[in-house]
Amino acid sequence: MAHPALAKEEVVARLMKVFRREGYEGASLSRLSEATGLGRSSLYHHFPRGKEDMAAAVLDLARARLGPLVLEPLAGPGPVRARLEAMARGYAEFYEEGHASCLTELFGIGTAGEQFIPRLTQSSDHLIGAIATALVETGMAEPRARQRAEDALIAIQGALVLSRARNTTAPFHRILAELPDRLLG
Amino acid sequence: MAHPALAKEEVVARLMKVFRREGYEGASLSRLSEATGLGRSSLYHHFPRGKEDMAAAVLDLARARLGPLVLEPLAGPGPVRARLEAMARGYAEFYEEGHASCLTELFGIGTAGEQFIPRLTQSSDHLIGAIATALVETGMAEPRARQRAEDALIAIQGALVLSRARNTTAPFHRILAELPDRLLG
DNA sequence: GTCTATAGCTAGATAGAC
DNA sequence: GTCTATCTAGCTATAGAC
Repeated sequence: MAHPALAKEEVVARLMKVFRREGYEGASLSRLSEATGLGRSSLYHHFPRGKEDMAAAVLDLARARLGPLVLEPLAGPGPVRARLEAMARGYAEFYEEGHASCLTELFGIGTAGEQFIPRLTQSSDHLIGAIATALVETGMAEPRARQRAEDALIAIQGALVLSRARNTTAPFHRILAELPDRLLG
Repeated sequence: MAHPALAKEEVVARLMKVFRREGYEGASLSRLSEATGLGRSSLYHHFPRGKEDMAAAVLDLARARLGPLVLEPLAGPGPVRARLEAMARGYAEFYEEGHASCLTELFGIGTAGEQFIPRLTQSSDHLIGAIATALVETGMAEPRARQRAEDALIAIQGALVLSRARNTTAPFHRILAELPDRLLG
């Protein structure tokens, strides 16, 4: 049959799982093939430049997921504090309650990861912009809002790192719980 | 000649450079051999279990460097604020002014990195303990001191991550500059 | 669009001479 | 302690049938 075994989005979701578990360098075509149920050649049919293209698709999917989980709650109606709390819940879900690594760790490490830096920059731009916009709504001055937004990303990513180093998700959950207060000052 | 071409510490320092540039998975024996000037077999003579042992030696060297750069300034005499400033300078040097990745990113990613988690846990334990001890000296309650110390590590590691994602060391330097004030409240 | 088969290479690791 | 030479396994990637 010439029919797709899986919807492309489902394929990419399965690739994401492998990259999250193994990192970009550690994810081998064998594992990626096994996880998707697609043979090597089928993977190359969908992703002509191989692992590179698969990683790019995974980063695109990550960005797509951050929309409903983080960006939309931030932009949506309601009081700013409630929106920041919704954002924190979105982050918790996106990072699998603190068990996942942040994307920069997975894709931005080493010379092989340099090609993905522009995508990571773009994602952090969007997130910082969205948080800052919400803070400005409360009357906060733009520069301070942007700095606090940057601090939020720093705290989230740092908490993920420490959570892995210490084998507990406690730092991640603590930081998320504190996030609205930290942002609103 | 049966003489060492390089002192072992110099060999490990060169290995560290490669691991910092490529990450654990990305660092190949070819690169490690090239960087040290030692053939594959010589590397296996010094590190019988190969890359695994090299990484362990690099993590030991990192810990040794954190002593004089971070732990000793924290413990040493003088007012606590001055010691925290010295610690921040030590961190800046250790992380090459923000151009290096944090060790958890380099060695803690993926299934291959799991074996190094205990070492990373131990390092973070020491650092949190040392910072908290300094804060307690100022009269701060122990639990708050430990939490602030944890926040400091989170901020430093998060800033390193964001600095790489955004291709600028500005977040890293900003966080270090703010560190004493954040810790002392 | 998927498969089997395999090319071609580089990885990590070892043997044994000096 | 270092070297040259080499092994095996795994890797990414491709060819071509269905």
